[in-house]
Amino acid sequence: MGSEVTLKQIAKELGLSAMTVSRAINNRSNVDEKTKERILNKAREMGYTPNHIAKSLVSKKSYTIGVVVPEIAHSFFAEAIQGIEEVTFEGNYQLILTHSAENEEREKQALQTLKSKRVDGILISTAQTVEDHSLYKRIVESDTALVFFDRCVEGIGASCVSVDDRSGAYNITNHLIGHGYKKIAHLGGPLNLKISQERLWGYKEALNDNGIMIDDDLIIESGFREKGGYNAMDQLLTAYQDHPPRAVFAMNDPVAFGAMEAIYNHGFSIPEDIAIVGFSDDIRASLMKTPLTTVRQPSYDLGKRAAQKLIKMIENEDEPVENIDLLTELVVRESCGCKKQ
Amino acid sequence: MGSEVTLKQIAKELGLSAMTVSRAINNRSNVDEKTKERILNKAREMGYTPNHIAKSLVSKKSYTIGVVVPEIAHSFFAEAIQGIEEVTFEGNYQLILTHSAENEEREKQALQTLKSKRVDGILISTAQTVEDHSLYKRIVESDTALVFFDRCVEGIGASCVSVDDRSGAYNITNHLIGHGYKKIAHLGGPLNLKISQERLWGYKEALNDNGIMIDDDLIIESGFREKGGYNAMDQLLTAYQDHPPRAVFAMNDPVAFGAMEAIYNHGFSIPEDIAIVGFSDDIRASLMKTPLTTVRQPSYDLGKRAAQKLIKMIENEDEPVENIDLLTELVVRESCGCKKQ
DNA sequence: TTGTACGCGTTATCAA
DNA sequence: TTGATAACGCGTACAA
Repeated sequence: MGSEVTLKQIAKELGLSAMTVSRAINNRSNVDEKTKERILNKAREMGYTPNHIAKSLVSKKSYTIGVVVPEIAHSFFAEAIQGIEEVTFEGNYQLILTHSAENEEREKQALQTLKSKRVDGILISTAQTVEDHSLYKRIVESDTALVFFDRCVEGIGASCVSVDDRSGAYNITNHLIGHGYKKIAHLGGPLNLKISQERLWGYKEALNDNGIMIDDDLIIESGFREKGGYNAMDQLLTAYQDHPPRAVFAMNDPVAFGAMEAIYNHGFSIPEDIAIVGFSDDIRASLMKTPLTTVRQPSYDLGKRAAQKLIKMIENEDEPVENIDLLTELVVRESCGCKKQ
Repeated sequence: MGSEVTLKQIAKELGLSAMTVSRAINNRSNVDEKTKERILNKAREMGYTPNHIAKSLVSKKSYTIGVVVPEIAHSFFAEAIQGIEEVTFEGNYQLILTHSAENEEREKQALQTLKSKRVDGILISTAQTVEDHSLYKRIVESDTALVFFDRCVEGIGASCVSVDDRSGAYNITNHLIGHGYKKIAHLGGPLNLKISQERLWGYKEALNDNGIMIDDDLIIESGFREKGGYNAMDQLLTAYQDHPPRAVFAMNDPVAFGAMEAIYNHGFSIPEDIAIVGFSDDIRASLMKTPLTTVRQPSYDLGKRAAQKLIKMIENEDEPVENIDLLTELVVRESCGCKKQ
């Protein structure tokens, strides 16, 4: 930081009081036009930059919001962050970025630091491992606005902006069924996470609504990554050697990529033998040998919406708590064998 | 921000002075053990969180660093940011993230805001269009540490952490030459940026060292994006209709992607008619119809190194200005037609 | 060991 | 229209 020009210094140079200088610089009405001009010129000449820290101390407002994400470099979060930055920039807020690395302890520390910095509000997508929600509660009860996005914690009175995982899963499963597939497997994530539950639910509902029996043996836990997808699919194809599933709904694109690999290795082709679809519209999805049908999540918009909601909560006392679910979009490519020609 | 507990309030509750409470909380030696314990208990009970804003005002140190990037969601920058966050977290600094959207005016505004927030230092990767370096100079001359990363501005006395663009460009051009190509075009970035200069230099040096004449007509400015790559390549192929270059070195992968499109549109095949290589190892590079030979940049490490350098400059008066170049790695794929079988 | 006075840069308030 | 004073929350320097 070091020694910057202050209002007082400008005042001294001009033989005025700091207060008058302050008024001129903040463009208040009650300053003589000529004095104002003198002040502004001198300020420019001296290279004055207002000190937000001092302002914050007196105004009790930092125009800063804190963001906590599990991973910055995941394209989904990177895009959401860009959306957030877009909105905060518009609203003249700054953004303090922290990342939890999916680690509860680190997340706590980040939140604590954000409180110390007296951020006006916090946007958070929780780490996978977090079990203790008391800190979130304390924040909600304090004066700091809190909005969850993507990975939300329910029942503590905070707003939540996320994608509608269930309807996305429902739609894509339904799409598979609509093209005549009946034996449809699901590669899913760990069930303690809402996101996994919701996608599984959507899958099951679609089967149900179409009168297809749910076969639990066709539901395999794969985690979130390629390797897990490969293993789960490999296991499935080994178990169902002679009568493999006709289609697969993977809980996300990386899992689908891994599963595709396993399908090829078992000598099947996509989509002729086995159709497969994913979720998230990873940047690689369209570039696969057989481009992947998937569900696009509005990551950028999600960030924007979350930031907008947060700023509203900051600036408006009685902005209501609400859950905002953004709709997903089905992206049909070749891997499901149901593309219109 | 709102009304948080203060030292004074704790002091009042306990019948002590604010100063004693301050000492206890900052774990100074000169406090009675018992008093200290009483204070710490009371502080916990009242939910005290130190006010960094007030601390900063008196200490003239914000423990905050500002980051300015052209795009957050570009995987290269997202990874670099993650590296930066890793280091700042370790060093107990927070990170204010801004993005310029490649826009000079917006970058200026971001820098101005960062100054107002009295950040201890700034990490910046400049926007493409920036021509006026006076603001950078003013920052360097002020007390705010400044470190450029990836896209640097030279000659203003700021440190720069980047990949060794020249050797990377040299190596990949050399690789092309080693496979018999002689007529090699270059699609380059704006020459006011070091990154563009260096890659051009590496290209020229490789030609020189192999006794190939440099043909300035084969060097076209393309900018940093797909569209610019498409246009530049299109222009080149139109000009050299009957005798197109045998190979192309694009200054980065997106430019290469655009150029590939143009090559196809002109009816040429890759690499049989025209070989092409890029720079940066974008996540899509390996997934193109013809996978792209490119240069891998250590983005995460680059962020870390830049942040480390910045923190050193902040904490150590006479930390020298230096250029740090990280080595790149050649990634050979099909698009250069020189893959070992 | 504990307390008092003062200052960090700014603004609100009241007085001139 | 302008200025003096106090306050925001904390830490330094000194005194008790």
